[in-house]
Amino acid sequence: MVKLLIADRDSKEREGIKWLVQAYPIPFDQVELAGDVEELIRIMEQETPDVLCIELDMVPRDQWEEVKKRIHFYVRRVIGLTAEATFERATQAIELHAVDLWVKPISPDRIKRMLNQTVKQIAEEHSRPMFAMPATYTPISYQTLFLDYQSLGENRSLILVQPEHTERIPLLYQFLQEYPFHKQPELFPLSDAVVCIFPRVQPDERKYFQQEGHRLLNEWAQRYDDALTLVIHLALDGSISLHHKYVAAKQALETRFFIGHQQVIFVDEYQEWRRIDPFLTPEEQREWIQMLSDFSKERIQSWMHQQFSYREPPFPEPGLLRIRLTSILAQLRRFMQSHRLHEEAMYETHYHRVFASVLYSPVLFRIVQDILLFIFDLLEGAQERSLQGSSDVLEQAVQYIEQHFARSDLSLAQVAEFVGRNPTYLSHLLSQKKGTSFRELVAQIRIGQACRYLKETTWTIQEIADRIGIRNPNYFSRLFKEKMGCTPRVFRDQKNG
DNA sequence: TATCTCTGCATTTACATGCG
DNA sequence: CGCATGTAAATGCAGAGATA
Repeated sequence: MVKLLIADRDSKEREGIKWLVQAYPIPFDQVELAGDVEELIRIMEQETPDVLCIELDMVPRDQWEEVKKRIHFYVRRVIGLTAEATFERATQAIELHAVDLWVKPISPDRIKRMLNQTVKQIAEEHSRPMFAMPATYTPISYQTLFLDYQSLGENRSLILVQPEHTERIPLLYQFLQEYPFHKQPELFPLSDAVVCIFPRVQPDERKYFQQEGHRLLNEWAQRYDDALTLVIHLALDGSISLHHKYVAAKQALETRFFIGHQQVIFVDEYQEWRRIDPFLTPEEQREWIQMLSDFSKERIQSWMHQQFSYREPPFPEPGLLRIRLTSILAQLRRFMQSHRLHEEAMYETHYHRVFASVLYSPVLFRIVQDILLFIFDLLEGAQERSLQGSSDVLEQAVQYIEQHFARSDLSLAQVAEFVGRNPTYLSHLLSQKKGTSFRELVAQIRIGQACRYLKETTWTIQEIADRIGIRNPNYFSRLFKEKMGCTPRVFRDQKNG
């Protein structure tokens, strides 16, 4: 199936060549005609003609680059046509890699000869195996990709191409099959990516793939309005097996978590992950409680951006980072509960959506964005609720206590004032609804925090007493023993011993 | 020996509770 | 929701034991 497209503004000229092709035995299976640039582009995209005869004068200067790019992409052979035998036209023909330039009026003989020759060449290309490899290469297959066969991947570069949406793999595969690489790769479609294996390029391999990679990204983005990520493993060291290249590429692909889609990643520039402590420290937890109860969008936003913008490798391990993000979600969950937002389906669904994003989204800044939007949503919802006066007094009180337990002068009166109730009434509520008195509650929270300090710090018992809001260290010891069954010292020794 | 930790006891004060 | 009142918590001081 060989297709010809004739693009000429003059309809007589178009019809004339078409007639010639059909009247003489020039073996085109299909002949299309285009009268202007729009039509030319549309037919190229739909039909991907093998041969294009194009009147160079029809393309306006400002569209030339655009048209040229598409011709390179869709068409295998170009023949230029022009009424004016100028230097500019000749240059254009060269830019298109035209096999011939016809100056009007054109002799039918030349047309026949040139078209015949071109069709013959194309037929030969077709009859050869699609990706003919030099005989020196050992045939490669899925086995060499997935199993560690020695010496099979030598001299080959590997590109792992992953689209943003995996359902586009078949489309991507087809795209890559038709894509005009300078050197044709062998293609291995996988469930979430396509692996391209290239013969070795010399001398400047990195630069070559850099250019080829960006060209590929742009073409795909332009055609399908979608982003790809490319991971390139250069041939470089001939001792690395194809399998290892593939595994390394998969690992380097994770870098996308930090730098986003539409990127070309070189495996040899990839660095090991940095280990981080994924959990929020008690101070950070308190900071979150504070920011949320202050409804401070600005502080939350800058906290998130400061915490989660990584520009330079080494990047922290994505898995640990996800855990850290879920710790933040836990704070949000509490906030939802204390403002009764979890009772509303809307917030509940949103919460689960964000949770899924934290677990599975391939790009960090999207997760951060999702979380921030969710927080803003929650803050607005909570504000609305508190205006309606429906937020839970008790939860508010508990939160207030959790934030201020470190102050030794924390009193029932302060908390009552904060939630806008009479101290006596609040005391009532606490013992009725929570089954515990104000003093008891504060003590629980303080001792809980003390346990953490005893385990995690080397602070003296006096200092800890002070930090949890108990001025008298003697009393702290006694209280601790009463609640925990042993004195603070013994507790610390047991945990650290 | 100085410092830290824990216990006992007296005193003050903040809280829990019953009732209007 | 708030007042009055008995009660329990918190404090301060003294001193003993543990630890470096």
